[in-house]
Amino acid sequence: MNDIVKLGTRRQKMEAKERAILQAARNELSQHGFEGAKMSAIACAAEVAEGTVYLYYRNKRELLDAVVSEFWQILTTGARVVTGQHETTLDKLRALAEFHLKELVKDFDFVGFTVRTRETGTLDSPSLTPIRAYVAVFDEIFRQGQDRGTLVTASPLWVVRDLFYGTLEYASRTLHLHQERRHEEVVNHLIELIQRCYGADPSQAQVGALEAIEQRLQSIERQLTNQ
Amino acid sequence: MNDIVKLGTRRQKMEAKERAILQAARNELSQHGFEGAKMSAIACAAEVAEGTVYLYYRNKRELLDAVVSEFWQILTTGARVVTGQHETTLDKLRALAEFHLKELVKDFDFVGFTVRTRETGTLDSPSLTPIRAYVAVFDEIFRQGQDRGTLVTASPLWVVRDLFYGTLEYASRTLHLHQERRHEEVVNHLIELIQRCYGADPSQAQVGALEAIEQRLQSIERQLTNQ
DNA sequence: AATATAAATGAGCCTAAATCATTATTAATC
DNA sequence: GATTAATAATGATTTAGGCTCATTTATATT
Repeated sequence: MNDIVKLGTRRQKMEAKERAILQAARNELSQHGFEGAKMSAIACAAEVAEGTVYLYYRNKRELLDAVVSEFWQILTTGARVVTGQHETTLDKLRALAEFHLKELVKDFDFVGFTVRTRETGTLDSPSLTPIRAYVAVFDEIFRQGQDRGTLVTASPLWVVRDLFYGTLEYASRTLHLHQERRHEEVVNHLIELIQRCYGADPSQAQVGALEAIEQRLQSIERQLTNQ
Repeated sequence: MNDIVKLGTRRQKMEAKERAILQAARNELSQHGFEGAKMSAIACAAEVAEGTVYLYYRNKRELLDAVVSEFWQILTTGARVVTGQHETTLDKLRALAEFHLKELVKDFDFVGFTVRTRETGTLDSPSLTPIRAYVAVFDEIFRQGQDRGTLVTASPLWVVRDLFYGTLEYASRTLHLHQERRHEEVVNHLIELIQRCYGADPSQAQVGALEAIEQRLQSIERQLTNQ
């Protein structure tokens, strides 16, 4: 047998096993929560011995952190795809907001776990990285909007992003609890607000309108004076 | 001995013991987190036997839920006091926002526990009640603003409140992580935004003024043309 | 003082995470 | 293909901490 093939199959087997464990952990986690998730059940579902799990993940926390990380990574990819399908900053923001609410209400459990992860995490804790990557998608759009001149704000970018992201995160919770409430209301409201407060056009338009009026007034005054 | 005095002292002793346990649990929780908190350590700190704790609280979760509930109750009282010191809706909102950020950045750990509590909680879970009571303070102010005509919005009230509260909650997290960031920026930005988007006066006045001016201009222009 | 009732205790039980000596599998060498 | 080395997997065992309950202690009543 070829060395590479041999190594390949071996590595492949291990990778398949790791994926199985991760998948089993994901199911167990979303079904039973953090405390309720049992390592034995995960091992059983992944069809490995309990000790085997510990060859792939140091302990329960690390395994469940990996599950949460994977969740945010998938979310980040999805967010990139969705925003890539739009041109203007506002369209991108709207698409991102809709995507965020849809996904987080669906897989709501993971939001809680994330916050719990944060709980113990410090500024540079590795478990925060995937969430950072997700929030970075928001940042990029805001920055792009600023560069293009679509968005104008006196406040630092993080303040605006915190408003946008924080609103969505909390809304995903209330939407999860009150299932009669509609996503669209949140998204429409938020986008309109962004447009009104940071959109370059409206205020410009007002300023422009005022200037136009000033011109017309002066013209009229001149006419009147000449008479 | 008097019956009442006897009963009183007995009840008082028990109440003191319960307070000691709750206080010990609070310390343990904020020092070691949810998983890290040990019932034995709590019992030890409260100077009771481990079994005694279970006479006052059914289990670990219930005890730590009680700690979190107490935290939100204290927060609610504080919020009421602070907002009571102001007259206008915007002043109340500003004071509330400042209070919220200050308190939650200080006792940050409890936010995480709260979300965890939510995690398992359903719509009517009793552990949600104290947080509801806190959020109700926000609602009241918004409603009052609407009644007074200070705030105007086409969206349902909960959408606006979710924006305000969600922004603050998320901001308290990022402020906790990035300690160089300043509360004031968040509060100023948020209040200005509320004022701009929901404040009855400015936008209405501007739009109204522009329309009025347009009318007068057209009238004058017609007169001039007719001449 | 005797008795009844309520509160407190902590040794021991039980579940579930984590370990590690042993076994099985794969790769390398002759 | 047999032998050896290295790596992966196993599951019985250890460990830790939440929780229970038979027993003891404290308080109230008669």
